[in-house]
Amino acid sequence: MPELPEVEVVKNNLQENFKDQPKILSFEFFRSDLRDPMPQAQLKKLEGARLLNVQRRAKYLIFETEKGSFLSHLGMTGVWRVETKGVPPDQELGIHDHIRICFAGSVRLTYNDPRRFGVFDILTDKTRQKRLAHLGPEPLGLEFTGASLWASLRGRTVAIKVAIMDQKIVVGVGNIYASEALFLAGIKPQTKAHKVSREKCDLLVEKIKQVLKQAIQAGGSTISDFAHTNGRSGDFQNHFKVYARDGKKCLVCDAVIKSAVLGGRSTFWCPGCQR
DNA sequence: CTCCTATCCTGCGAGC
DNA sequence: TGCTCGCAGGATAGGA
Repeated sequence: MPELPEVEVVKNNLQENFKDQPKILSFEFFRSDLRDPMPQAQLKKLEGARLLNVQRRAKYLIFETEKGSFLSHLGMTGVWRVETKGVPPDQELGIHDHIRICFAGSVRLTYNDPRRFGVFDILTDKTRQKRLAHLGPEPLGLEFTGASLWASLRGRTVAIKVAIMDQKIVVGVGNIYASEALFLAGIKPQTKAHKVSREKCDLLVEKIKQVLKQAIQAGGSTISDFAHTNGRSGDFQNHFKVYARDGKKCLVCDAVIKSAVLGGRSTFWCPGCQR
């Protein structure tokens, strides 16, 4: 579900909701594992610390407290819900609510994740190495350029669409935005990565940045699960040019949008616009 | 190294 | 109506 724009929107929601840096009163766990076991005892040591900030790296949310940091990855179906005094005061747990963090001021954060592909982990030198060390550049950062992309595609024979979803090449681009960015850049997704010219790399980088920024502006894309921390949906799903539009006409050239499986993932492109 | 497939898990829609 | 099948936004392990 969540790619970079969706995680960025959640990060912004959390920053807004927790800008007064409330004290963490408790972590509650309603099961022991998501994708991996959760280090409950270590996380509970952060109780009593104030939440200083929430950052994003790749598709991870990083919560910084006075006593240390922890991170959350939403996997496919993870949602953080902010619950305040007024709204649902002591709402029953939902069937897939797995974690609850209670804060001073009667605010709490509840994590719901039906498929449990998410991650919730303490951030130490060791887990930083495991979770974050191998990650490539941020797509919206200055270090992600046509030159850097072109260099990292050398020797890579996989499809360009598979390559830009590789977190070592660039982070945050998932299945939706990979198809959308390649459409905007006029590159056929099946093109072998090392065959994409230097000039096309410049254009592709520009379009990746563009589509991610537009999606953030629109509050992300909601297909079925993604939600803001207040439960609202994103809007960018209404602006897809090719994703899930197979069989429909291209909005630019009237050709029929095609689909195929690349690297095990559904891929969409316009045979008229993308060569 | 790189590439490719299977796998974790639940829910939902299509098709029968 | 109710069942089965295939697929879904991610990421990794393991084998070729």
